[in-house]
Amino acid sequence: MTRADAVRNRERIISAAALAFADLGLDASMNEIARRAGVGIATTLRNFAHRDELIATVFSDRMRRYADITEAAAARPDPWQGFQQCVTEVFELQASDRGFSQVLIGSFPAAPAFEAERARAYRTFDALTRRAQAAGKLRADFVPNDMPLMLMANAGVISHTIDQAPGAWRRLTAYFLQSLSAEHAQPLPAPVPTRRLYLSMTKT
Amino acid sequence: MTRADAVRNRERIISAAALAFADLGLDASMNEIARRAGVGIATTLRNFAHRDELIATVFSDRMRRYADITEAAAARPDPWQGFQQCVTEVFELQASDRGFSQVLIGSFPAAPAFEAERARAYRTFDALTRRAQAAGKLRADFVPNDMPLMLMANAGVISHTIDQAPGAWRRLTAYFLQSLSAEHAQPLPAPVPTRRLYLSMTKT
DNA sequence: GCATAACTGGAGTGGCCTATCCAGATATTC
DNA sequence: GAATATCTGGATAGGCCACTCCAGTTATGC
Repeated sequence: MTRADAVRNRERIISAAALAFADLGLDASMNEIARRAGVGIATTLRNFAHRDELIATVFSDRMRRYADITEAAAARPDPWQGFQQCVTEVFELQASDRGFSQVLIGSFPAAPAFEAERARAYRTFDALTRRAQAAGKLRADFVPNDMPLMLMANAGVISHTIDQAPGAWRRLTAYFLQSLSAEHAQPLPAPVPTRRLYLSMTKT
Repeated sequence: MTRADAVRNRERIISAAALAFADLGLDASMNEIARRAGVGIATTLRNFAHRDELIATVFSDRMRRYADITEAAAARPDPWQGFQQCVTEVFELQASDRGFSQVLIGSFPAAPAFEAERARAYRTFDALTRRAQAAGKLRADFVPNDMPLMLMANAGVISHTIDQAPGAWRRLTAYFLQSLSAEHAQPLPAPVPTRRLYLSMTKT
C-alpha cells in the first residue's frame, strides 16, 4: 500500500517542478526542485528517477491541450481560419511556459503516453494542412514538417524575449501566417526531410 | 616584454576556442578549451579572465564580416535585392557557426570594439530598411528591431537542425522574406519596443 | 652562458550537479 | 498501542565547473 504522505510528497514535487520549469526552463536542477518542494533530494529522485519522467508528468496536461487545440482548429468550418487558429494558439501555448516551449521541440521516448499526444497533434495537423491546401488558402508547398521548424523559431524568440518583451512572439506569428498564405506565394527551398528533423529532436 | 612562447600559446587558445565554440556553442567550458589547446587551465584564464573576452576575440572577424555584409548589401543599386541579400547572408553567417549564432543574439558590453561592429551593422541595416521602404518594396510596418527577432528565430532553428538538417534555415529565410514584401502585406501586431528587446539581449 | 623576468601547468578550493546509501522516522494495520 | 512495512532526508561519492596559488621551467637580454 502506498502511504498517504508519500502521495502528498509526490504532488508537492510535481507542483514545485511545474513552477521551476516555467521559471528556469527544462534544465532546472533536481536539487532546485527538491528545495522548492521542501523535500529531500532522495525523495525527489525516488519518485522520478529520470528527469524525463518528471517532465512528462508535469506537462501531460499541456501536451493534451496541445493536441486538443489542433483538433478544435480542425473542427472549425473554415479551413484557413482553422489553420491560422491552430498555429496561433499553439504558439501562444508555447509562450505561456518556458519549459513547455522546450518540450514542444524535444522528444521524450521514455514517456509513450506523452508522445502519443504529440502524435495525435501531428496527425490532426496533417489533416488540417491538407484541408487548408485543398481550399486553396494554404500555400501548396507547405509541408507539415514546417511546423516543428516554426516551433523552433518561436522557441528561440520566446526564450530571449518572454521576460522583457512578452508579446514579441505575436509579431513573429503574424509574419509566419502571412508567408503561409497561398496568395502570391513565391517558390521555397526544399522542405526539411521529416526523418532527419525528427532525429534532431531526439534527446541528446 | 611579452615572450614569444606566450604569444604562441595565446593563439593556440584562440584557435581551440574557435573550434570548441563552433562544436559546442558559447558555453563550451574553459577547461575543455584549455584541453583542446594543449595548455593549462591557468594559462587559459590568465589570457582571458572572462569568457566574454575570449568570445569577442574569437569572433571579432566574423563580427566585422557581419557589418561588412550589411554595408555591401546597402551598396547594391536595387534596394529590395540589397535588403534580401543582407538578411540571407546574415542568416547564412549564423548557420556557419553555432557559437556565432548565439553571439548575434547576445550582448558583450565588456568588449566595446566588438559591440561597435554590431552598432555599425545596425546603423547600416537601419538605412537599408528605410531605402527598401522608400522604394515601396519592403513593407512599411517593418521596423529594424524586427531583425533581432528574426535572428533569435533563426538561432532557434539552427541550434536544433544544424547537425541533422543543415539546410533548414534556408526554408525559414524564404518564409521570412516573403512576409516582408510590401505587396499584399496584412497588418501586424505592434513591434517590440527597442529598448526592451535590447535589454533582453544583455548578459544574464 | 648566466641572471632574471616572464611564463607555465598541476594541485587545490569551493560550488553545484546527479545519484546512492542507510539509520531513523512515520503511517498503517491489526 | 505494538509490530511492521513504507518512506524519509542527510551524508556521501564522483563528476564537472570556474578560479587561485605557487614551485618550477623557460625565453630573453646582457
